Amino acid sequence: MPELPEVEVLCYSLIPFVLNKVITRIVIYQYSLRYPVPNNLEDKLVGQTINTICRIGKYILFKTQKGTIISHLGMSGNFVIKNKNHIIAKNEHVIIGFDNFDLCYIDNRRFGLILWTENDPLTHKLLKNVGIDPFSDKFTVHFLWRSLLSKKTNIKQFLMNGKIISGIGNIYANEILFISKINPYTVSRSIPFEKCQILFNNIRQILQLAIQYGGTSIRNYIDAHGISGSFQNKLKVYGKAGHTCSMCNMYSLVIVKINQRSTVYCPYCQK
DNA sequence: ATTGGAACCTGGTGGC
DNA sequence: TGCCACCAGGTTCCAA
Repeated sequence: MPELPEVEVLCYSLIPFVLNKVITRIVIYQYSLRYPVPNNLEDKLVGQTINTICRIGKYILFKTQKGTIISHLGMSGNFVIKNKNHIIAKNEHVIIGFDNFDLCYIDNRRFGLILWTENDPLTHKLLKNVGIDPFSDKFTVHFLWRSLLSKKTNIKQFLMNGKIISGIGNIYANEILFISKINPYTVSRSIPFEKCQILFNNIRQILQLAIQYGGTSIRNYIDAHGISGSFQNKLKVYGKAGHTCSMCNMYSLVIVKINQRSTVYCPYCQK
């Protein structure tokens, strides 16, 4: 479910529920996520107030006075607000309980994680290598240009490399390359500066638009209010292999695997 | 130092 | 209906 736009929308939708609220209970049904859920979470969190909620790359951080919950949704994770005494869903692994509601972490594939740190979260092993956020002031055309020159991999993998730019996953990498008219196999360092400028603008544009539409909801993604995003209706290539390209109205969109991820593109438009 | 591939999981879908 | 292969919004780890 989660690339930058989905995580951003979820994060934002959680704020009115959990910000400045006191955690009253912790229930862990499944410790085995990408990393084990800390078994002292209850001791650490009950009585604590959530002071800040923020997104770093695809991570969501919940800060309290004593420390920070570091979470990541993996491929299928989600946080959902439920009534107290709700029926426990399958794959509901962790409940962070508040006075009047429960914040539930649900994740069928268990590639996500919930961890706790009492140090500066930015120094945490998982966060210290998170790349530049596309909406940060530090993300500039020149940063992108220098990064492109430093890599010999294909541009698709470059965009999905969260250690360079954080937040772009498979869906948006496909969409960004399509509107930028860049072939996904193109070697990063061979991209000319003019294309780099186009790419730069499109990265922000696509992600911004996806956020405005509430993210992309295929399969099961919903925000904390239970609302689905609608950017799936705006997708031009992802999930559209075999359809006629919307740019040239001539060639069929082709699907290939690049670094084990489905990649859809127009061989005519994306040279 | 880089990079491609396997691994971690569950659940849904389509073909036979 | 059942079984099986394959697919899925991500990331880390290991071997070449």
